[in-house]
Amino acid sequence: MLAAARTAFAERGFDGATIRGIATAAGVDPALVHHYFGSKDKLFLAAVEAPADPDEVLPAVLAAGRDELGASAVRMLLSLWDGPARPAGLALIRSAVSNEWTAKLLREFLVAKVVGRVVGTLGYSDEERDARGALVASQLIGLVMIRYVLCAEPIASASHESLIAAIGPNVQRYLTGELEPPAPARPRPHPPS
Amino acid sequence: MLAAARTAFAERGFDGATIRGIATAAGVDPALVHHYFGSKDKLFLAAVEAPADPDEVLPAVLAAGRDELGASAVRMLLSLWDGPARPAGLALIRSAVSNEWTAKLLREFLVAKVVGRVVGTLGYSDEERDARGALVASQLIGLVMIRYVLCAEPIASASHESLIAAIGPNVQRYLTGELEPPAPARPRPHPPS
DNA sequence: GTCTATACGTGGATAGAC
DNA sequence: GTCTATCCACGTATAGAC
Repeated sequence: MLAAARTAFAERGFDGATIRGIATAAGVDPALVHHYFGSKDKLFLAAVEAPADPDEVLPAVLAAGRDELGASAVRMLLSLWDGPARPAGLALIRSAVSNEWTAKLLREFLVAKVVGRVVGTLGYSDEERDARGALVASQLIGLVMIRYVLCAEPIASASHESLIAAIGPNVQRYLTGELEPPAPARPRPHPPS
Repeated sequence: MLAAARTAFAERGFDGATIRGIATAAGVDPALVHHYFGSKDKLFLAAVEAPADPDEVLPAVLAAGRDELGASAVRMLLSLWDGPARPAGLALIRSAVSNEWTAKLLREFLVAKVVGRVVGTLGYSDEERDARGALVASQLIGLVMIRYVLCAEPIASASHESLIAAIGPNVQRYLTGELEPPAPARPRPHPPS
């Protein structure tokens, strides 16, 4: 049941998936879905929140040394997305793009619970942590978009090792490289005085 | 009319936008839309193909020296997306995520007409050109996702200069840096013989 | 508890009056 | 040419029989 919902949300996004379709895919009656979950929103939350617990995988990422964090993050992302977490991840992304409240869900999950926590171990100021975290997120989401959403070659079929070797160093630069703080706001054109 | 369609597709994606909504936003009758464009598909094509001519902007990107190509690409992307091309871009992305034929549209437009042509000037083999192009695309799409779709701070409000400084070098590495060719296929586990 | 029937809204698309 | 009226399919959600 939840598996069918996850699959449907992953393939068509929140707005595109239908309760009727999910119910028939699961071999049950559409009315049962409402009986169990109450609404489409709650069904989505139940389908997506189950397999997305960062506490289970973050320690493995952080176990890498400071200079291997980038490669470690890419490796974890690939092993999750090429494992059982892909439907939930696709459901989140496909839904977030056209639906405001799922976008908020993804944004907060991603920034606060995942990337922020990884960058948070590096001892930066809050501003720099958020800036570096957003840069890391941009590369990782881009990888997900190309490999799993748009399915553009050769990245869609590339091996984990080759992607880690190609992308890991770039993520590493965002994490620990020297870079001017990506100004949170416009570099004030003319200071107050 | 086309502007209203672009805006609607940009905000809600292909599936989410409605002909009725576009028509009322444009102050015309819904039936007129069908009369002029024939179908929703053709309306979408007309709305996004207009302002998406790569031939107009690519020369400016390529005018940069080989070592400034990364920064130049990021600069052009930002100036397009913070300019009049944003609605068309958002319409393409929002639609491509949940709609197969628009996904194909975006994939081919992006890989063949944009990134591929930039990397194509660098004199790599076809395989390496495609691999580097896909890596570049992953970073650029990720930037678009974070800044314009998810609107995550601080990237959403960051200045062009700071983003070019932060992301340009990473794109540059994908373009001209030393990296093993991201293997187009799985590194053959056991060759034919 | 499970499902049939249905209310109620909203799509895209079309026919035909003016 | 423009728009009213309408067809038909499909969405969420609910009421109520069994």
